[in-house]
Amino acid sequence: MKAKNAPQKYGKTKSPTLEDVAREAGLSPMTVSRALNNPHLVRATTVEKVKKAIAVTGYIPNLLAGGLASRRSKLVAVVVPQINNNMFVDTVQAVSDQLAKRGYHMLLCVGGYTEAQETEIVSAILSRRPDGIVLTGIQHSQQMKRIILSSEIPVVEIWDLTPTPLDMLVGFSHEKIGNQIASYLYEKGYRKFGLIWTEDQRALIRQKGITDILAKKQVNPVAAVTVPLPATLSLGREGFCHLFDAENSFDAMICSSDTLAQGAIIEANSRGLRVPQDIAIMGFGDLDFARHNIPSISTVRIDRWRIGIDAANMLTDKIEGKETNEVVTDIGFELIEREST
Amino acid sequence: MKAKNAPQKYGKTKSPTLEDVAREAGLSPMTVSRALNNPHLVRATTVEKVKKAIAVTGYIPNLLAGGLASRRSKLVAVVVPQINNNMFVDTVQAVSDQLAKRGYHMLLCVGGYTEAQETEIVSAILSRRPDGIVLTGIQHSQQMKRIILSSEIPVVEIWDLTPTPLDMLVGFSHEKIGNQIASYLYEKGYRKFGLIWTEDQRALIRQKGITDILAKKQVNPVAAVTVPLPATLSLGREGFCHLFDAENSFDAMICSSDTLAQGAIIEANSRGLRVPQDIAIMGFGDLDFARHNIPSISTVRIDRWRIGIDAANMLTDKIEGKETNEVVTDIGFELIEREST
DNA sequence: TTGTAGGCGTTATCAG
DNA sequence: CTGATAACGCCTACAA
Repeated sequence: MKAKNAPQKYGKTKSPTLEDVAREAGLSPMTVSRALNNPHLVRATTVEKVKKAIAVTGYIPNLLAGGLASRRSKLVAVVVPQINNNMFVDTVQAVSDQLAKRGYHMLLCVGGYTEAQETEIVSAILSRRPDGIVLTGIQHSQQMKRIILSSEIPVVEIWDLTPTPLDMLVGFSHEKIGNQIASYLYEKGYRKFGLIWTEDQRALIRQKGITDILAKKQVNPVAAVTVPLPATLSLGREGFCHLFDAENSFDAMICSSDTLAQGAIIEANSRGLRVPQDIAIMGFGDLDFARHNIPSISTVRIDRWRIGIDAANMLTDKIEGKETNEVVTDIGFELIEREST
Repeated sequence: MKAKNAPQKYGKTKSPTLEDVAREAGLSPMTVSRALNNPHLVRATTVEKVKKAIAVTGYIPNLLAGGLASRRSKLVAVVVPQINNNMFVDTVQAVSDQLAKRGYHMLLCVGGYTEAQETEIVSAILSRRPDGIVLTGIQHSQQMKRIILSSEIPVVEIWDLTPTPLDMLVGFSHEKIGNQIASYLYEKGYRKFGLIWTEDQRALIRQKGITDILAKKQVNPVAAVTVPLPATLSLGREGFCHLFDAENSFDAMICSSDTLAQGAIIEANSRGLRVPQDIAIMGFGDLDFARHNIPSISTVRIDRWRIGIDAANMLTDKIEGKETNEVVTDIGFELIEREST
């Protein structure tokens, strides 16, 4: 089949286009396009004809073509360091849900924790001409900032706080969280602290928030052990061992996530230590198991879902030209006292 | 600024195009395109010129235009029922990672558990002309099957097994898992079973696998309580209460996920029941905490990561025309005996 | 190895 | 309310 007079030059079976629908409906392609995107500009009976023709032809719009012509892709890119990390998953799902409601799709890019990786990913993303971008964190390379700003695409940074975002932001203060954790535990009478900590940027800021306060109180030096990402229960156990085997005078362990805390508690129990009588253990995130664990885990609650909803809404509002003045949203946090401290 | 003689008719600041790069490099747009996509067809010095011109102009390719012209979007769509469900997250991340390595992006669609929703989502997806699609599960509406097959896009179904997939498949047998769980617990001497179960399709097949075997063994009727999705620790506790308050003669509780099992264990403990001496509890998934929980949780391990890797590879292989004969991959499972049974 | 012509499927614009 | 025309930015096909 050399197909001398085939209608299409390359590609295989062509799927029906607007033109096919138009022919079927006895209208022009432009009218069909309107019936689809701005039905209120088209007579009701015409819209009906179009619907019928679409059913007959099995037409599926081509958003590549549509996006090229209209310069709107109805696509929002989301960059997160990881998703098999209970912290981010809820936010991502919330973004996805909310975007869907607004008629957008989510391009999800899992992007390592390094600036270099992020820059590369953002370039790749921009080649799809998304209408908006959600970035996790506020730490970006200069190059990336330049690229993203010159693209003039709305951006929301999430999960952190700064008075000077790239564009918009919805997050919370890791430093304040650190401060509050330290003050709380100090008030409760704990004096010898160990930290089981992951390495990501934001966790390090919380750590600084803690040590700053404790330094002021002039408590004993704070010992810290670093564990790799993603945080797991096993790493919590290991971290506990590492600290405790070197020095067993701790009266409180602070963990950079509930998962690590749960692991630390298990390890403490298995060593015959009572939590919190012999040693207090604190987490972060208020994941579902924190309140059910025995003992229940003191932690810090973040409204992960709301971050996603707000981010999606801020973005779509801006994309659609609705002027908003709230550029930075601090959703705050809540320290939750439970049995483990 | 009415811009009588503006070069572009609409839109704002235009980002540089292939033509701008070509002008800068003193070449034709086509040569620049080749230098980008098939450098081996272009003289090395020319490629250099192009690179320089790209740096100067700050050019970022437009994949909408490229995809429209070439009929290849370098985009793979993934449909999962939920992601804030520990089961799927690892698989999704694996797909994303592997696709990235192969030069593809992931369009992630979170798609409810119902057939109707899935059909709608798939239509929306197709309008982006993805090069491939990953679908969770094998249960699809007739309409959707028709749409997807006529689109002629490679598809991989995951997390389930059937001899007759839409196209390709990588998963495992939920029925066999059910069978094996039942046989295992029966051999261990348990006779009075309670099920704490979520409602999704695949879990129901596992349930059937269990009850089929137990029916053959003529054990007592199996009581089951249904909990909504997503499974949480709290629901595990509630489920346990529901069953146990109605009837306290159970010697084994089987849960449709480790999370529910963990909740059930907590509730059992809080009622002064010893696990497994007074009651055995079994989970599914082998999530990280299962082996660390006290008591550690007997469960079924699935290689969630591998499902993602394989799915991504099968898809990209087919997209790129590499002939493969493995259309259905059964990655199997492993029943893991721990303290809780 | 490079360039020219034309089309991919849709929408903005403006005229009827 | 509807239609004709010209982009949108890139790539296939073919020619040089």
